[in-house]
Amino acid sequence: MSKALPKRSEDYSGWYNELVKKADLAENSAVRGCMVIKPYGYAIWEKMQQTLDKMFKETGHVNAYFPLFVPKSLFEAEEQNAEGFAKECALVTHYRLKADPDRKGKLIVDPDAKLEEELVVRPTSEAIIWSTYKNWIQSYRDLPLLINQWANVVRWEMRTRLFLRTAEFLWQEGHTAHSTAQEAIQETEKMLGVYAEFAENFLALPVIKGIKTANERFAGALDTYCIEALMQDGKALQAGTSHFLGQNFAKAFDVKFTNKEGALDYVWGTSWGVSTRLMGALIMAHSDDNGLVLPPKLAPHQVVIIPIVFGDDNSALFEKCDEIKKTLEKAGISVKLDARDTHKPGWKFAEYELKGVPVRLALGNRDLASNQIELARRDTLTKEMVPLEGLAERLLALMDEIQTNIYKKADDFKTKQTLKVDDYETFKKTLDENPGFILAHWDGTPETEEKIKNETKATIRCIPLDAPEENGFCMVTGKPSNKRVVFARAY
RNA sequence: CGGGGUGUAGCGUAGCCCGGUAUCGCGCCUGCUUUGGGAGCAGGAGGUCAUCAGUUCGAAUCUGGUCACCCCGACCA
Repeated sequence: MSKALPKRSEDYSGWYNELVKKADLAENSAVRGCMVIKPYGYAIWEKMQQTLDKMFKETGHVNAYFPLFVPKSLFEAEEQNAEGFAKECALVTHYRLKADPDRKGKLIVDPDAKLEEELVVRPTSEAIIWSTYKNWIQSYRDLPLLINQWANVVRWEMRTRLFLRTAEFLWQEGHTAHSTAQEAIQETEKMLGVYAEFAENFLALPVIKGIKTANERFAGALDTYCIEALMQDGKALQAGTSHFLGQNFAKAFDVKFTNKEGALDYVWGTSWGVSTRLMGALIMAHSDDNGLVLPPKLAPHQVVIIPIVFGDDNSALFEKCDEIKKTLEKAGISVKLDARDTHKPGWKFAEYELKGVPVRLALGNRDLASNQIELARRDTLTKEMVPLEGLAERLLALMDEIQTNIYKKADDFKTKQTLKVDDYETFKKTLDENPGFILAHWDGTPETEEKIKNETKATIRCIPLDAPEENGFCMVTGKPSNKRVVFARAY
């Protein structure tokens, strides 16, 4: 069987596409631009969901669910938001089909079933949610309102790629309402912090926290905060956003409350989200030419046990494998035992490597006698014989070690590929020859940003929150600047 | 939506220029031998050649239309 992937160094996007399919994460569907997320891929997404959901609840949020459809009149209420998404909206215009009188067995849209008002399939839910919040909020006592929803959204993208950009994708969107601007800003920053923590501790992905420039801001927000990650090909990927909406949506949907002083005011809002795009980030950040490399905290199976059968009587071997599985599970490790006799060990080794299982254990009859087992690490591709005794403790420690090692590898790469550049020629050359995050001075104008984007395809990923004050000059216009911003070509 | 390309078995392909009912590999099924890094041998199943029309005794092949997908732009999490 030929399951060899293209090499990252030769064809990065080919490598990515093949990896997603061959590792059984997702595939293209019969619907243009929409993917089928397969069980193994979905299991990883479920781990992400569970972890994030817990973090949201620990920070005081609750889940709810709002409709998939947004009446057009509600959708257009917040002008900037509507305009920003208008070009990529799917619409429901009819509610019935009927038999085609001219072609047997075919259906046509029933022209008599045209909706009075078109329904927009949500590209994001601010409109439907804020129209609902109007009824829920009257007093400062009703605030803050801290709600999250897990949902699918549709954005009719021109060009799509599995996980990175699909016409339909899964995400969570938090929508909160507050009585003061300050509290809403705190919420925005708090959730950005949650995302950064999740990315670093679970995805093993170091990120830069920052604020978007006006050009890159979410349509309808006053400020967009983001976390930006660096992929192995030197391109940036926006891994999460958190928006301070000010009173824009409150005004658009007339959401007012009476404050402690008895005065009527508009409420302050935030929204924040991460999507199945994180799957793309996870894949591109860590995987290698042999396949997926999963951090133990998100791997559906942390350990796979492969019995090496030989001869006729392997009952003792299978029993031992079962026993090991139970012991490890008792210690809180997720284990898959692959005792199928339809595939050879070598096939299984390659298969689980492709699927990124962090640790592989191989046990044969000759190991039974010596009370040892072969342990192979996916992240380092190293093998060693270890005693069966104390295996669970060893593996628990090893899970942490692997998680840390994967993070460190990504962090070292990010550090190495984050370069300070002071002149535009070097900037262009760096983008082509040694891509990564580029820290450069910028005069703060949308015009210069646009010019750079048009000439180099690089955008300002963010103005980092922790950027130190530093006097310099814009690399394009020579105008003064007081901090460096992060440039990169991005997904 | 502009420019380019491709549709042949579950997947990847040859054949097309120069018309005669389709090649090879992987996968799948059966049997035997195998099993510590993607097994070997033997046998087998699987195709309206994207689709519609035209030319022709005869079309995967030539002509025209349609559809889908891919790549490069513009758009975007």
